[in-house]
Amino acid sequence: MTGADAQQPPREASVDVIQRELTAFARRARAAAARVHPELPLVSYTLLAHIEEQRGCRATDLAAHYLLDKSTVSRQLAGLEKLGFVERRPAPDDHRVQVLHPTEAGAKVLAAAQTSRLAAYQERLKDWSADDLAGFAAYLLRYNAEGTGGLPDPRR
Amino acid sequence: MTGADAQQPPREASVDVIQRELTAFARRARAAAARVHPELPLVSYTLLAHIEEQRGCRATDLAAHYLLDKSTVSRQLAGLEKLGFVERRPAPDDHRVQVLHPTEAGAKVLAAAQTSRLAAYQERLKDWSADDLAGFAAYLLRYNAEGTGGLPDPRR
DNA sequence: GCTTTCGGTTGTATAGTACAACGGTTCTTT
DNA sequence: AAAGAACCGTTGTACTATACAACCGAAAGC
Repeated sequence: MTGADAQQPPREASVDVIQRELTAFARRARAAAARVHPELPLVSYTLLAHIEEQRGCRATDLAAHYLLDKSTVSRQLAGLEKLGFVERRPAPDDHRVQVLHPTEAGAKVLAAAQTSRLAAYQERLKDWSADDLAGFAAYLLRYNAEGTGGLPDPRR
Repeated sequence: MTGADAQQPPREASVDVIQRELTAFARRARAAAARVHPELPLVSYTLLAHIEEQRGCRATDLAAHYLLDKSTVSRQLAGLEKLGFVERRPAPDDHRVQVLHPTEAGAKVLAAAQTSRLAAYQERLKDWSADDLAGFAAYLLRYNAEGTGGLPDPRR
């Protein structure tokens, strides 16, 4: 776009764009997600996905991983449980913690949501080359990893 | 799967990462923004910035640009006005519309917020090369541009 | 003129979130 | 072992952001 020379935008401009575009995305993601799956709101979806991936994780793990308050997680889980998508089993060795598991219904709904959500993204990104997709994904990972402020986040 | 370009993650994996990481970001952005500038919440900030850039824009323009409901914009503007950051002047030629202008105070607060917000991002991205910053910004722009679903969006 | 359309506000509802206070559990320290 | 600290989760409260629908006033079309 700017020719072959290193006529790059200055750092400030790039940073500004990143900030703005990420923010714009944030707004849309939720609305879109809500539209696609009114039954499984965005955050619940995310948590449910995590629960399935990390079998037997605890509420505190979720809070730490997503930088959410434990009360938020608690309520999200309450919602998921009410919908019958997760089970909370007390851990035998430590009576404080609850081990989380997706139920049958939860796994099913999650799979459906993942499929259609992925389809939406695929559609949106269909013109991207595999190279660009990989590059974009790598940037995002790097960004978010650094953003955790040095939290070890052992589960990923 | 395809095996042809073996060392690259398959499209699905990249897309999945993008979806997940963008979502993760979305959550954090607001919290971070709220922390940095409790006086000027994220959305208000965004709208105020737009108002300043596009001198004399209308509420409907903002709604269209950010894919927000007009009621949302209306309330945001009410808030900004209450804080003394924007003025709404009735357009002389069309008594339905209000032309929006930042006040002195609004411009000042906006500048301050921009500075510190930018600083936060700069800090976060300080280890990135200018190349990577530009690349990341370009990906985001491309993603969001395609995401508007073909809306012409004449103002950008 | 009457009706439709447009710009904006207000009523109502919901998701998502935080912070603070609390109630049990487990671990540490003396 | 008793006392206290640290930890896990819930609940009360409050606030932002958002949508949808119903509405009002102004402008445009027939």
